[in-house]
Amino acid sequence: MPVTIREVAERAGVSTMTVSRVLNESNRVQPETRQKVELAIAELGYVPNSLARGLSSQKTGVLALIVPDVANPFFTKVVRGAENVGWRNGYRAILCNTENDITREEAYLEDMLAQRVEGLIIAPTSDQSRRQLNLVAQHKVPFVMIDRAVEGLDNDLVEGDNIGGAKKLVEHLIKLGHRRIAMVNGPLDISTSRDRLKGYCQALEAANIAYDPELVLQTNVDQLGGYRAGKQLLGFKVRPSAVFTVNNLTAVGVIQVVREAGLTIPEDLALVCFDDIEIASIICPFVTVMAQPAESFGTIALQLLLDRISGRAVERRHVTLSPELIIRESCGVNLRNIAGTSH
Amino acid sequence: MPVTIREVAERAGVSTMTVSRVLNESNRVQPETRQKVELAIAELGYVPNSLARGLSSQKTGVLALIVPDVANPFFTKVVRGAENVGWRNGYRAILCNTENDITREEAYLEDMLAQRVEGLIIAPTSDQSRRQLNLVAQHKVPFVMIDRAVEGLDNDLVEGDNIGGAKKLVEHLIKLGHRRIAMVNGPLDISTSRDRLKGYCQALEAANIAYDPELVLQTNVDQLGGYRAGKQLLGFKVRPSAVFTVNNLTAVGVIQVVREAGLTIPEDLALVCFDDIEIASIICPFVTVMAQPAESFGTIALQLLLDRISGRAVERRHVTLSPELIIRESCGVNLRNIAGTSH
DNA sequence: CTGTTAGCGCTTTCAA
DNA sequence: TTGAAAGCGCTAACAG
Repeated sequence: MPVTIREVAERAGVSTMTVSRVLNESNRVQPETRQKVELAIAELGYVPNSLARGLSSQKTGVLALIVPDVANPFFTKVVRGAENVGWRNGYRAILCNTENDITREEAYLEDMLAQRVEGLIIAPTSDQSRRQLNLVAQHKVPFVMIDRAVEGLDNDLVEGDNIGGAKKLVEHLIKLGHRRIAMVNGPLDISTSRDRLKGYCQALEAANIAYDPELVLQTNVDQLGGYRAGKQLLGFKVRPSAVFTVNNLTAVGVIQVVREAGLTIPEDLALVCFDDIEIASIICPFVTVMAQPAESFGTIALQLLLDRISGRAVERRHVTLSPELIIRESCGVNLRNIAGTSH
Repeated sequence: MPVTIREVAERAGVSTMTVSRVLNESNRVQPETRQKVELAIAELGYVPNSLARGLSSQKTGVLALIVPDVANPFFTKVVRGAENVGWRNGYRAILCNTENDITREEAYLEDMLAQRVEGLIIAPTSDQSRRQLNLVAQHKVPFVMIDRAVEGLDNDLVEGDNIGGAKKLVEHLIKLGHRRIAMVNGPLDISTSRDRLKGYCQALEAANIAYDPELVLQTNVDQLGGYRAGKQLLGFKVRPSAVFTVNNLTAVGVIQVVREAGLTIPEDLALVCFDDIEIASIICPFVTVMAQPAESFGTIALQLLLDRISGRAVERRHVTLSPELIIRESCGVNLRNIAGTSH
């Protein structure tokens, strides 16, 4: 049994209320009294029970960060940004990794409600998250969505310019001469998949390239998903000359397949993707990407959340962050002959 | 104000205890009664308050995972492994990112005690973690150390074979003809730094190469640390022909410097490091590494922790996991001329 | 199988 | 500036 406030009080010869006041930095305590209490706390190694504290005060000082994949460098940076801002404002953050699994997300969400977190930031797995997020709203727990919007949910949102970013990426490929351009997309119940597909289509249309549904593959937004889509891609009768993947991890999967097939990027297949591939790009600056300011996603979202918690915010806020095109080698920028090739 | 157990009880026409029994899966409830209660719960959207639950039952079902850097792929995988095992056993995990900062670690540790977590897994920032971990032990909260040992602390530990791994890595360089081999090491109050240095020394000694203290640089175990050390390295009058870096992130920093200097790996400087560089190695399998089974670190540590929590374990357990040498290009395996070069 | 009572450790509210 | 009483929402322990 850990030390309780009562034992501290007895040792210091005061009431529990006085100890409580010392703990909560109330200045309505005489310096000498405070000293006695602090001594007792130190001697007993007392650590206040935050369950009791939260139960009694209805405040936990805890926020939740819910992301689909901590292993994705994009989310890792988001988390870092959010956590730092939270920390500076006296909040602790519980990090929940849903692994893109709606069941797990729902369980975490309910868990966080049960833990009485004061607010949460979530990159939802998909539009399916709506139901559980409505429950969160119903419980009056403020939340900010990040990276992915959820259809039918009008809460605070921080996202990237997915349509514009995708469009520029594909335009870049077109400018280099590519015309048969595939897209490895994610499930369409994820807003980023929908929007990046839109950008892809807009770029094609602007260049008068007919949209070919066969060239748009749908898969999971992780490395394995990319790997599988890549297999399909290489199996095409007339192989595309370039591919745009919906994010960094799917790009890695595609690259893996291409390498295993003994083919070369960009000679056999040019490739561009959304989101940077951090560390890899330092070791070999190879993949042309549309990089997003991930850390800002986190810091801004957390700021919005704090505003909500404190009741400062009133209407819904929607922040769109611009991505940046980083041209490297994988798009075949230095190549002459990039016509579609058959095999 | 959220719905409480009392309101559910009233609506269902039973006592709070019956509701509690339904919540806790006790089968000592008649099916019909259970149905009434479940209906009431659903209708009211009731979510039990886990603060109250934890306070009353002295069990929170929460574990803490404390790591120095979630952005490091090694720890990301550790976390994933641990979290999955925890989840399967009905535990939720709070992930704490200390950013290699002892102050932050101490704050988190105290926080976790306050939250009454049932146990924790920690990759300590350094030997300085001892003080606060003693506090944890004093509070009878079981913990398992991971990756890094803390001097003077005899708790459960899951670590890699750092001496052996480092030795093999350096032996490999020696086998390729390198004799002037630098090491970019971390602070010596981190056990992995000490052990990997030992392995480095043993390899040199076995090959009758004199130990040159000037060749061993000390820096932070992140990318920036590697970057700084790399600068120093390139400034040497007689540049080493190869370098062994203490981990993956420092390697990335060194590679960055070398590239910026217009030099080439392994021609101008061969490089090997501890820990794999996951994603990068798929895109371009370049760096020769001593890869560790990161996910197993997490799963095993969590298993040990569960044993402790349930009181199954008695004596201290120390698990050592073997790393695996993955030979790629950065060590200059295919090169002929690798003598030390001056510039 | 169900209910009553007491209390987990703290803070709120009110009083001195 | 300090303290006493009450209660936050739940469950342990007992009783029926």
